[in-house]
Amino acid sequence: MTAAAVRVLIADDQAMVRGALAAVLAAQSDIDVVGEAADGEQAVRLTGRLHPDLVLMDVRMPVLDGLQATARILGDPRGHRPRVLMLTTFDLDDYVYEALRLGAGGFILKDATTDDLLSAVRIVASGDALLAPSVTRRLIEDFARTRPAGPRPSARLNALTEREREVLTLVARGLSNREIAARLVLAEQTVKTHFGRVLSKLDLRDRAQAVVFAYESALVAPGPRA
Amino acid sequence: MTAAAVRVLIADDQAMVRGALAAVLAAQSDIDVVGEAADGEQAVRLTGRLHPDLVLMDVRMPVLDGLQATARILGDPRGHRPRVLMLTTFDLDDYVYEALRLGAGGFILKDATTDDLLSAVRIVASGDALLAPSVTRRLIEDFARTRPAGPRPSARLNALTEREREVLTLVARGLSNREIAARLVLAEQTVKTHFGRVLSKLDLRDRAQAVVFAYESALVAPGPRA
DNA sequence: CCGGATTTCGCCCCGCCGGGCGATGTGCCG
DNA sequence: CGGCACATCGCCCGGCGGGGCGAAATCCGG
Repeated sequence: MTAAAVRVLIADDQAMVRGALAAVLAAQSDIDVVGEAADGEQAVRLTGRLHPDLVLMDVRMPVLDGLQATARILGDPRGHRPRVLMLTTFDLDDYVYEALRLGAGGFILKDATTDDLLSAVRIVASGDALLAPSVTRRLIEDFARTRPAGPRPSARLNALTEREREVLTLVARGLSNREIAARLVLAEQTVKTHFGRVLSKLDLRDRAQAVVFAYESALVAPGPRA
Repeated sequence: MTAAAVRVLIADDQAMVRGALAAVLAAQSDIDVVGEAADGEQAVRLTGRLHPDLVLMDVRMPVLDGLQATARILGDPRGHRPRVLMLTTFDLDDYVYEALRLGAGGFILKDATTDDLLSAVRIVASGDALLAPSVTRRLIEDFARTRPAGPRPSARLNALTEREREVLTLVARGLSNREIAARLVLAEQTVKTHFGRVLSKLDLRDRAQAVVFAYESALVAPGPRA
């Protein structure tokens, strides 16, 4: 499955670094360096023209920094969306989080070895993600902090029958009993019975608390919606 | 900086796998294999006795699986807390998330190369974290989904006055109008007025939908609360 | 100093919600 | 076959929630 070589665009303001990266990458048979940019604006422009598979993007650059450039590139819905591998000297939290929000596929430090860089390029180009270990660590800590327990409220969720969970899920979407009845093809009274049991089993008072419970127990999760 | 060798405990129910891992790790000068466990219970017991620096833990094991064993080991507040590197054949979401919640430092697939394994052991032992690329990818996606924008505050939230936001926040915690009035030292009618405006401004029908909105707009977030 | 925004509160109305009690049918298990 | 859990629906009712209408008091900016 020797596919075509990965087309890479290098964006770094330091010519020496840029040269070194280009040399290392170009030496690989499965990697083609299709262009180099000295600032974020050039990176955006060249991405639009060369449509590389991956942009190796330094965070700190003049004119337009790596984050803004990434935002422009990945934020354009009609354009070509390459993978972006962020490159930085320090692993500052804000940069990491912002880059991840923007959709960057990876984040590696400049003190990484040549082998690390090459494997990072290949991995990110393939659609997977790669972070520097110390970065991953913070991401995990944050993850663990955000989603503390596992079987905490879930345990109580198991006390519900399938139908009851189904009703609760719809309640958690903001539907009224009548709307739920219509959607499930049931009598409104039946929905009330099911939901009444839900409130009783979970020791909740009203639907507002039920919605809270649904979110807290991850039965439903926040996400981009209308 | 040649510190003492990393003391590793191997936990895997398949003797052959266990042997292979032990052989690979023991061949390294900076790694000592101090023990082997064939199931989760043994892993917990041996960890308490040998206090290794790192436990290489298979997810699927008899008696007590890797997740439960990890929970026991890391959940014990008084005991010794080693790093835990999870090992699995498949990268199932549930396993990953649960392991991360429990505090596992890393997660690698059994199809990783020997070099990957060794670097994973060294990285996790040093306190950093490491995940298989495909796992990292999902973690990032989840992260991006949970924390959508940077300057998040839903535009519509800005249409609310300070007091209205305050009331909405309490509604989103499951409080009734009466309870909110008591907490804010107001008449119940006042709370109804404020909340009525909230529903009107945000084009919502009832408090259930308001709770949904609060979570979706990140006015409140899922997490541990009193 | 006047007008708009905000906060506060009262009264009335009625619809939906939540709870209690009962009933029927179905499938499963010992 | 006799329970048991689950799903389905009905009736009744008290209360909280949501909406309309009005009205003070405060603050702030033009």
